[in-house]
Amino acid sequence: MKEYERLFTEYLEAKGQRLTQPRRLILEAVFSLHDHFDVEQLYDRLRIHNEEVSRATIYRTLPLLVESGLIQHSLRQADRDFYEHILGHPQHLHWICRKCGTVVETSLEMVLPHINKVASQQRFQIEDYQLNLRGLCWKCADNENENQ
Amino acid sequence: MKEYERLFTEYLEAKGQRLTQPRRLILEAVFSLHDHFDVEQLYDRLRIHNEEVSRATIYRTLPLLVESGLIQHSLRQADRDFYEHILGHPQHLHWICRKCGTVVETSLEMVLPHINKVASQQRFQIEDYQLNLRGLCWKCADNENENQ
DNA sequence: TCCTTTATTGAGAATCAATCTCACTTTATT
DNA sequence: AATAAAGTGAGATTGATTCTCAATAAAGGA
Repeated sequence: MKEYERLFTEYLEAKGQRLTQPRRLILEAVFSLHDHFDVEQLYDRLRIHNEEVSRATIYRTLPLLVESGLIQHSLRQADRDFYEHILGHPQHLHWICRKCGTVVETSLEMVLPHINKVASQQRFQIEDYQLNLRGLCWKCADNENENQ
Repeated sequence: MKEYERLFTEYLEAKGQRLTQPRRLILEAVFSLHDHFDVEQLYDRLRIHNEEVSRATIYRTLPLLVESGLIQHSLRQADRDFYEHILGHPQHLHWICRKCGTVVETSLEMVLPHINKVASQQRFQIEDYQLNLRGLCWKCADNENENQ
């Protein structure tokens, strides 16, 4: 059994809940996507593989995955919530271009110790890291200057 | 004339736009609030002072203030966008409790040099800093443990 | 001051992601 | 198999945000 399956099962059982077929399909899809995803992308992914699950169930399952620590809600773009799985993935900064929508990730290594220190000072239990810098990537910045 | 008024006027004029009465009222209200605010809070604030401006105008003006660099869209909470004015306010981290909704700010001083270095390396023009840590504050964490 | 042009506003309609409802279906247990 | 509890799907609902469009305000010239 894959680790994320074991962890999710444990999380659910601790709450008296079950790892059902739809939840298993969602879990697998989430870990098959190696990038940020939103509900629509997840829904499409499942449909393509003939594993249709209703949107309602996806919307209900994502918070469970967040609470279990397997994924996090890491950014919001174009009026949608985006998630990513975090099991074994180091935290990172997101650089989001407001024009072309590209999301670049960079390491958080240099910054994490400071954040963790502040967290423990105020006894804050971090669940999601939403460390996003929004602005213009160099390509779009160059284009803006050209068109002036 | 206050500096933010001068800056906003300059920004608007450069785009062939005008500092109208509703925009001036919104600008003043934004700088009278010394905390994060959303559209509803701004709207209420204006009404209380008998300076009613339509929600539509508020929604249209906020992006102008963001683009002019006077405010930033710094967090999203309870399905609402929150802004804060940044003129003269150093950037900071937000610690958001998912349970009680409290938002604590801490200094970014230790982290900003790293972020700026990465930004210049990839020639990314930062417009908004959305550096948010979500989780449980110590009070809510204690409560959760009690109720188990 | 009046006129013309262009930007702006307000009110309400429209949009759309996310949530909720509820009858039906699974799952686990006896 | 029977029962009880958890879970699901379809569609309705919600609510923040955006859009539309007729009416209004601002700026500059005559």
